[in-house]
Amino acid sequence: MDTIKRIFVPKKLRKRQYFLQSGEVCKYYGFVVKGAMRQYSVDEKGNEHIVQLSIENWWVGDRESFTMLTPSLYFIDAWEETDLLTLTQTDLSILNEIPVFLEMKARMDENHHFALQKRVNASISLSAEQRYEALAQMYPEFLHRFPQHIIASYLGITKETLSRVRSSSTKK
Amino acid sequence: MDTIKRIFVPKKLRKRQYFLQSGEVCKYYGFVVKGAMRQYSVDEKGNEHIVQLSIENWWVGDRESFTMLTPSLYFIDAWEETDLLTLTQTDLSILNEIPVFLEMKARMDENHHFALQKRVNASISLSAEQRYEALAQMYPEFLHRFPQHIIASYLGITKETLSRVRSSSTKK
DNA sequence: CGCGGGTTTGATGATGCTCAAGCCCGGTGG
DNA sequence: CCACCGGGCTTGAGCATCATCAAACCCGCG
Repeated sequence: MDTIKRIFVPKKLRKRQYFLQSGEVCKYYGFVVKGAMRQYSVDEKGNEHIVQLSIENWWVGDRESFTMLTPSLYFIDAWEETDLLTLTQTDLSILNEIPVFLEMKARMDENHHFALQKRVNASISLSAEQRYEALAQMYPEFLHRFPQHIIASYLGITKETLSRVRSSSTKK
Repeated sequence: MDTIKRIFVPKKLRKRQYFLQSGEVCKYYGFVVKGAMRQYSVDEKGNEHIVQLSIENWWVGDRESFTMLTPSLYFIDAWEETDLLTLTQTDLSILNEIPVFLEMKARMDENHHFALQKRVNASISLSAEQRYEALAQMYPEFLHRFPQHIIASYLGITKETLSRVRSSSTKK
């Protein structure tokens, strides 16, 4: 417990402040103590595509860039003012010596894995409306924490389509 | 090495034979020695949606069902005649005692994680044609091992659309 | 009061789906 | 050896879904 406390470095981010920018290597991984963050890619037309939303008790960072030390394809920034606990790759290898931490990490990874799998399945098998319903079911907090244009991007649709989906589904 | 050899149970599947059916708990996880398998969900109209294709040296199984012991949403069957090495959840906990195995597993999980993340990003940010190009780039073997209607389903499009995408992109 | 971010609405158009038909080709049985 | 069959692939016409672009609206805040 002592080692854990010693290793994590607190970090405060203001609204809209970047935690990672595309092209950089992701040197820090963060645990969200308070706040809300988003991870997204930007296409050639400048559109943002949200690949991940993180709120309290979630991890944030580009896992691939972090472990492979490759330049990231993604941007990560704070949507709300956010408190993080951050660590570096070398910090992580220290923590990996602690069995209980390793196990906890494995379980968290597993959960994240399940979530990604479900999202892949949703994206190839469900319509825009069904995907929205599924999100509202699985992560209802998101709908309060993030504006609709972000939710829409997370779902892979435009804000206009989401607006119409919502108005037609409340009618039922 | 001895323990590893003792634990894995070889299994042979014929073409189209099920490894897992929706509603069952996934009791076995498999390593593909030779062959090709697919994992898919089936919607209410009876359409299959491919969430995962596995060939030599890949793992196969529904991770969520396997670890949580919950009924699976997916079917898994052999597309070609396939040789597997299988293990159960209890077998796995034995292997987890072996540090080198644990590390290997962590690395494989990580790679799978990266792949899922990329697929999510592709599904929300790319067109059908771009997704096909990306797949052809990343896993060219798939195009030879699986018929087009399966590739199409993996990409989240219909076989007709894939056919048109291909014919228009070879013209260029 | 006016500004800015977020949301809604409408008209139009592109992308991809559905349904139906025909083709290609390897395999099977007469 | 040929006829037929079935799975996979292609093509076409019409249609549904969703994107785009533009305008207006809403509302909290300086």
